Amino acid sequence: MTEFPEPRRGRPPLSDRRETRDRILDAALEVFSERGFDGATVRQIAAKVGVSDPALYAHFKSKQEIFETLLKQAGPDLLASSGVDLPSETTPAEIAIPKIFKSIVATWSTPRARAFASLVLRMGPDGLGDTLQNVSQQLRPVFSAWQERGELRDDIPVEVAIWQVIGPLAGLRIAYLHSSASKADIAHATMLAEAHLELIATTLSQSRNTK
Amino acid sequence: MTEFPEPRRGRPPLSDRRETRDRILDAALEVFSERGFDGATVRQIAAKVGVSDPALYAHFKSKQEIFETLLKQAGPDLLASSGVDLPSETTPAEIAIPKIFKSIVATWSTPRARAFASLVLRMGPDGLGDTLQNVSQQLRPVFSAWQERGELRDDIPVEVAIWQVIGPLAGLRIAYLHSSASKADIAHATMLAEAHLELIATTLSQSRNTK
Amino acid sequence: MTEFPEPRRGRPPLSDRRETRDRILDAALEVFSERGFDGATVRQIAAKVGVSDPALYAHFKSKQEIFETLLKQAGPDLLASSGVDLPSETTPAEIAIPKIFKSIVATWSTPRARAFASLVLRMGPDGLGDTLQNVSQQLRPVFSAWQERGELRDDIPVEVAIWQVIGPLAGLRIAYLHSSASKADIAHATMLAEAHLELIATTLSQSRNTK
Amino acid sequence: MTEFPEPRRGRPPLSDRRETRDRILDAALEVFSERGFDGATVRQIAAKVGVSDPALYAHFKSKQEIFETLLKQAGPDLLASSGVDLPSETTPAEIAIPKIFKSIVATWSTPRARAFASLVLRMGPDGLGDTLQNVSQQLRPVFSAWQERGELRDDIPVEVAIWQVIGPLAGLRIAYLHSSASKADIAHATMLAEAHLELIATTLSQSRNTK
DNA sequence: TATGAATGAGCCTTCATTCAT
DNA sequence: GATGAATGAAGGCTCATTCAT
Repeated sequence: MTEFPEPRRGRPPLSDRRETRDRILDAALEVFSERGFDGATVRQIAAKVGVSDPALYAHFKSKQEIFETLLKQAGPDLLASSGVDLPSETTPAEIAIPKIFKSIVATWSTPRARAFASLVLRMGPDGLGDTLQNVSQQLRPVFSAWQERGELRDDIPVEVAIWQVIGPLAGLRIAYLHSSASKADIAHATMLAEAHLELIATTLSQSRNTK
Repeated sequence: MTEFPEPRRGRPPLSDRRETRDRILDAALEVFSERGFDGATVRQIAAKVGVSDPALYAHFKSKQEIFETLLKQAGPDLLASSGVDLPSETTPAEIAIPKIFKSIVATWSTPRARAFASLVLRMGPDGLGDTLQNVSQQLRPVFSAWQERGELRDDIPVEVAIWQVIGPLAGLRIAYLHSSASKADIAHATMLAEAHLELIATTLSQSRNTK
Repeated sequence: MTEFPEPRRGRPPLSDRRETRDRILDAALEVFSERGFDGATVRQIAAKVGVSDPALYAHFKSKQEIFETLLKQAGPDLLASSGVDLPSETTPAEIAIPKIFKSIVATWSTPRARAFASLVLRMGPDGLGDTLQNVSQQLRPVFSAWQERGELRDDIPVEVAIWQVIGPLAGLRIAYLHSSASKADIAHATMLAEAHLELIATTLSQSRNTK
Repeated sequence: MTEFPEPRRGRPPLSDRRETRDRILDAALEVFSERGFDGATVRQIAAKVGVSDPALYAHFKSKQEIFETLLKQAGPDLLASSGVDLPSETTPAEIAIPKIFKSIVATWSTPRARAFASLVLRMGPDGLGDTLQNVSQQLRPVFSAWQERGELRDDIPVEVAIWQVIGPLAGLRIAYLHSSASKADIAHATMLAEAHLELIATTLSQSRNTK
């Protein structure tokens, strides 16, 4: 009967600990995005997980910590974490712009991404400004490359060009792609986004000729 | 031995005029926009007004009612109440668009408007969607008139055209023109807005020639 | 134009002061009897009078004082103040008992008396005990006289005899003759009272023969 | 340098057993019966239990619920719950009446029963009327049986007979057997009750002969 | 005398968190 | 790791009362 508890090898089984922790985060994301930090209560989160509220404290130090963990998941770079690949700088702008941003919009449409949007929104305006600034920063090298290669009007500052593309999408995200968006909202937003992207792609690149 | 003037009971002398009710609303706007409805406390509002908290209840039935009164002030038509006149439908689009929207942006830059922006933001996403929808509705007749007169590309649906103009502004408002925006933020936003408007005005109207 | 404000002579006109004061007491009686002292609010009383609440303080020093004034009206001798004449000691018991006590019950049935009953009731048990004790005290000489004249069984202590008569009436008053009693309640109570009085009158006096 | 044992947070050790819930109810009974529902404060109850006031809310949803739980304990059938057995219908009236009702009075004299009496009293008159009506209802079959067996005067309606017995006891209970009754009060009440019962038992049954 | 506006005290309740189990 | 019971802090609101008018 000498069965040694063989030392675990390879991937450990999804321990309950890990599982519960994640379920807490999921529940918290839902609740926080629906009610904001102050409006949410620890009880609501615990209830959604199906445990009593002190249970949360075995996994997180405080409500605050749960919230911050969530934020860390969402950003700092909201783009990357959303699974969107930045375009390689060699793709031509006119093609890349609609393609990439369509993928962004698609990503933003997922329930989880919408929940995060609401979450950040609720935090007040600073979070949003930062997020946009950050995205803008990430896109800058790509747009610069395009401009240098003459695929982008050079009578417009890069920053403006980026905002031209990103601004309406941000508006869309905030207005339509949030946690409580209906299917119709999402469809509407997608439509607007696609129309916008086509138009803006032409506008930004076509002008080369014009000039 | 400074003597603190211990707060008097009864009715205050007629000095502090500037109807307390209004002072409460102002204070509430500040506090709500900074902390959101749940994060704000009646005590904070009262303190900012310089009265004790039960005093608020002589003017409003509840915290909720203060909040709703504020919202009623902000909307339903956020445009009109912000002191922006809709363009007469006879002004040519290419001129009207930058002009009017610049005035909108100017209005949005005022502290009060920025506070309202934060307020609505904090309310969660539904409020925002509604607001935008509403603005869009108000602009529709104007844009339609332009299109009929051939001053606006007719290969774009009105709705998309409106979003083209409004979308980035909305994004701007939310990202930069909020209650805690710095002067730099505001300047930045103004710059982006102006660049955007010029570009978009050209884009939307130039097509007349193209066609 | 020398019209001296002629010094008032005779009965002063029912000044508003006096009138309001009484209306306050009436309103207070109603409210206190329905909700008890703690449950009643100054606002409710003022509202019933049709004035604002600080107005009450022109007539009474405090809520407490209104209440106490009311109590002073009700008793100490609840019997007398209710307009019931004690029987002259010469009336034969067998006739006097039903007659007098019927008149008591009638008096107790008036709305005002019922309101007072509720009032005292709400005050907690001490008020009641005192009231009963007091009534008992007032009746003692009359009953003693009867007993001395041989119109009342002398095998029963006066006190017991008094309780015999008064006890059920007290119960009746408390259970049925209160401020929110329906007409049916009052009728029922009256019926029980009359049956009781007849029976007890016989019992208390007839025994003379028996003995 | 006495060190006050500052109240510990979390769960208390399993010493203080005697289910807190019950201790709350006991404390509440005391406080409510002394001050009435509106006069009592949650703080007072908690203090009497020896816990902080939020602790109550782990056991009851609200002050109201505590109160109602208490009432449910008291009634609906105040007789039965007081541990008094109704007389079997076969016991002769003349013997049963004093016996049973003496036991009722004894029960009513216990501190707990007296507290309940005060409680119901404080609730306003309706509660009392209902209670009496209820007791009356429970006694009806017994009295009817007696009357049918000729042990009770049949020239009196059952209801009146019952009231004859119960009325003075009710009065006694209310006037003397309440939470703040002194020993003397209780003795006095007991004396009156016994005298009353003897007399009434004779009166009600003696008629058999008369008839 | 009456009132609008305000206040201190305090009430019921909720919340995040802690402790013993 | 989870839970029932408890706690300090604080929150929204009501109340009796007061003061200037």
